[in-house]
Amino acid sequence: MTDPKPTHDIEAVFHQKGIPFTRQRRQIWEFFAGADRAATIAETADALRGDGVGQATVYRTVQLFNDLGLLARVQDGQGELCYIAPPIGHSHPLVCGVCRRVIRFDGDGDLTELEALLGAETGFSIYGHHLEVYGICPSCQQTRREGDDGE
Amino acid sequence: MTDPKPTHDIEAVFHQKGIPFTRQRRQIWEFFAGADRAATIAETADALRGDGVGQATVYRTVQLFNDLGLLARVQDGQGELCYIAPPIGHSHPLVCGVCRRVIRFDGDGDLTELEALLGAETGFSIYGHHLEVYGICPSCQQTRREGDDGE
DNA sequence: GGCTCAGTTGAGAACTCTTCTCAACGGTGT
DNA sequence: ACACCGTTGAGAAGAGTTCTCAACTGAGCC
Ligand SMILES: [Mn+2]
Ligand SMILES: [Mn+2]
Ligand SMILES: [Zn+2]
Ligand SMILES: [Zn+2]
Repeated sequence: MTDPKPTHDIEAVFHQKGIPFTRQRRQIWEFFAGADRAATIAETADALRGDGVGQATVYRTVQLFNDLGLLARVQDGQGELCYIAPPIGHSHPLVCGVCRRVIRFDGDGDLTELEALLGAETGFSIYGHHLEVYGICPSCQQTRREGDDGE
Repeated sequence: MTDPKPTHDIEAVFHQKGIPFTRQRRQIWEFFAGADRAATIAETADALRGDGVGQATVYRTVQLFNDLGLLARVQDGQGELCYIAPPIGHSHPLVCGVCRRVIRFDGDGDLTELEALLGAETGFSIYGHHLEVYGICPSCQQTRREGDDGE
């Protein structure tokens, strides 16, 4: 049930929309696709600074990807806004509150039913939801335990 | 099921923790408690500027309230970070994507079960979740329909 | 009430984050 | 290869957020 395959054929998406797929866009995409944890825009810009990707481009591109539905926003344990790669299909993130490692899962506790109920009770026309689950990943639990020398 | 009573006795909370409850803190609290929609920090600062509340204080206080669990963060339709008053007990927000009106509800599709499953599958130690449901409120649906003169 | 003191406040400066500008550049289709 | 048009990046500009520190104020106690 966890980690639905995260492989968008991004190049095809761009081509199909007639948007140029540049070297910078590829590099930014690879940064996210190759990461197993959420990153802020600033972190992304830092990581790619040496590789000939300007920060204005990183800001523009992350927003573009997000608008195209190729990236998803999540909040980390400190409320910082981060992005993660391909939430292909319907999925939600399980985020490590310490290191931001993300595991995607599909399936939620049948929110469709809840949404129908809410819509009926409130008159709102429901169009979506946002679910994030927070936890501490195994390796951060480990680290935490080791640091626990009677503190 | 919707709108669990939102009345924290905030003064008691402060007193009990030995933190001074100032005029400014009261005003900021009343701003949120009296609102039926989410507000950004900047909006809050603007609203209270005339009433002798400095913006530094608004930033500090919203963060303080949030840390004390007296306010909850939500994202609006544009991804802007907003805050809403007393999510007393366990509840989640239904947010209007247009005007940010918020209705709180308790009950989620039994995420406890989902969390147990996720914890078992991934080894994460789950400590919480964040659920927001998005919709268009009745009055914004109305407005939208009126503006729909063949556009 | 009045006293004391630690915690709070606010104007403005400083700092950080994000967007803009515009000339050079580089995908894309032919 | 060529031309076209969207993209890029350095630096500046603009927002948004935090900091500084002297003046102030809530809270506990006579
Ligand atoms: Mn879902
Ligand atoms: Mn819940
Ligand atoms: Zn971790
Ligand atoms: Zn609305």
